[in-house]
Amino acid sequence: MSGKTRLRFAPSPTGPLHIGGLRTALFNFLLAKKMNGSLILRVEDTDLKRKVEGSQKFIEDSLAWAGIECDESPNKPGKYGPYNQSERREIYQSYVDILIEKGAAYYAFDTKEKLDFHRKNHEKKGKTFIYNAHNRLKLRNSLTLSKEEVNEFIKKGEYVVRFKTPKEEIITFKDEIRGNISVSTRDIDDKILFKSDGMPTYHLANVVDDHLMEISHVVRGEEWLPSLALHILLYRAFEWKTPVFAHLPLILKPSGKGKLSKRDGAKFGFPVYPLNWEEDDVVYKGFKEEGYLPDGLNNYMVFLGWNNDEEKEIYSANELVEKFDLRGINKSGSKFNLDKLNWINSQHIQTKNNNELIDYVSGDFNVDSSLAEKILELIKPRLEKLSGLRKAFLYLVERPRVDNSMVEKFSNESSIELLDVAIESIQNFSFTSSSQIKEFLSSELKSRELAAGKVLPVLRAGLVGKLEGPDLFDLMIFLKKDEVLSRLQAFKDLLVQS
RNA sequence: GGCCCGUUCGUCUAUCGGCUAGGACGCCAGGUUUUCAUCCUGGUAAGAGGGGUUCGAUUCCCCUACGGGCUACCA
Repeated sequence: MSGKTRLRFAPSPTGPLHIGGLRTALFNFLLAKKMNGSLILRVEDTDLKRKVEGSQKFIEDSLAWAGIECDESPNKPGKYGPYNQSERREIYQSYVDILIEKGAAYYAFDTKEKLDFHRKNHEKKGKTFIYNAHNRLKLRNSLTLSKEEVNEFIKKGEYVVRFKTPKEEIITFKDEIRGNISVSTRDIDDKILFKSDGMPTYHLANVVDDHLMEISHVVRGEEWLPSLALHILLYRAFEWKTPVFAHLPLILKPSGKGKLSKRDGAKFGFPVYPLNWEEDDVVYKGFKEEGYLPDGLNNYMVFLGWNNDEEKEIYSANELVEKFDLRGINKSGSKFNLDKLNWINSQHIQTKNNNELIDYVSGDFNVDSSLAEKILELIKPRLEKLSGLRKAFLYLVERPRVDNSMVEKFSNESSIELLDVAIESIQNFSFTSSSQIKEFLSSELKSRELAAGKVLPVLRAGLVGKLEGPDLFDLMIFLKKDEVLSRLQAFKDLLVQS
């Protein structure tokens, strides 16, 4: 043991990484950085049947987008590889053998049907079927069958290896977040460690790899807490030192019940994946494509289940590393809240320099970068997300379709008169800067004893098509005199007609 | 059903026995900006319930309720 701090993120490539997983990765990353340690990406692909094409790449791309850098991974192997568990088959085999030699594990040959029968049967009686000390001697395994029979099964490869859970013992262990937890071995299954397809299950692979890769801190989702007792028992059987454990609370649905899942994105109108994911001709939206900044998303997710005592809530990536610690992690699950994410994202957008945002704008509007920069100047303070920009601010590049409500509101004599005055004034003025227009129009209106508060909304309606948008004078400079006049004229015609 | 974990405003959370329970998002109301957004100020709103322990419980213990997770030759 080098004694170095080493953390790992160990996803399973059974589909796209979702934000719960991304947050787990983030916590590991932050902790690794904070403690000057390493982050290892280990891909837990021991279930060949559930492997989904492209999901490993999706995981890697997602981490890269989020700025979560791994020091060792399948693509960047260190000396602890391979980093795909499917390539470590022989390693697990040898460790299973050790366990069997020690008498800490045994071969089992029960059929799936038989086990299912027992489970159902117990359930009917209101009991739970647990394969362990109280009944393992009544089942088909190397503890009950003759040596010949056992060898026969093994030769045919029709066997699994089960862990021999100690009888009647209270296992006490520590979770950094929750403190001491005790579980009776009476409630622990003789879990399968090695499957008949020659691959290990999670429990074995995980413990072996964490040990071999010298992982010092295991930080993972709360769904693993019930298995921790088994894992502790495994470490004990191997006579290995246990790492520090921390089980993260889960991210829950915004409403209703349960943890956040794949379909919730469509249901609640926000992404659940970092990046777009296509499956069966359906594209599940990603946070990236929906216009969230990695810094914004990370900032939000860190505070979903973690808190320092400070009132400040907006942190840069570097500040997060500096501030993060295990102690501030909460115990209970938290509901995903889009409003808060949007707010945090908007705060991050404001802190970015234009050149960091310009690509989003030019891409969305499909305009060159100099025009994009002007547009950005105009809309930046009101941005929550960096997507759907063209749609939301179409009037910047195209003549707006004026809302009927605007026509109704302003189709009266006084509004038309005001519009007339404005058009006439603007015609006689050369556009230079927004402050000059402001000054000019203001004195113009004053001399005619007209209230600016009355005039400006009419102009806005004419230029934007509705009563929202950027500062009116900035907008005029952006649109330029000819366009301003023609929009106002068109609006006036519309009002006169109706 | 069994086992494990949890429970403070609608949501995310602060409080390590002394609380007029603080902050943020959202919402509402005012203000600044002669327009919009930003921004500023204020308001709204919480300790699941019942027992203990204690001079004193949101904080510690127990029970109940509720929520979450696990209960596969899935991770």
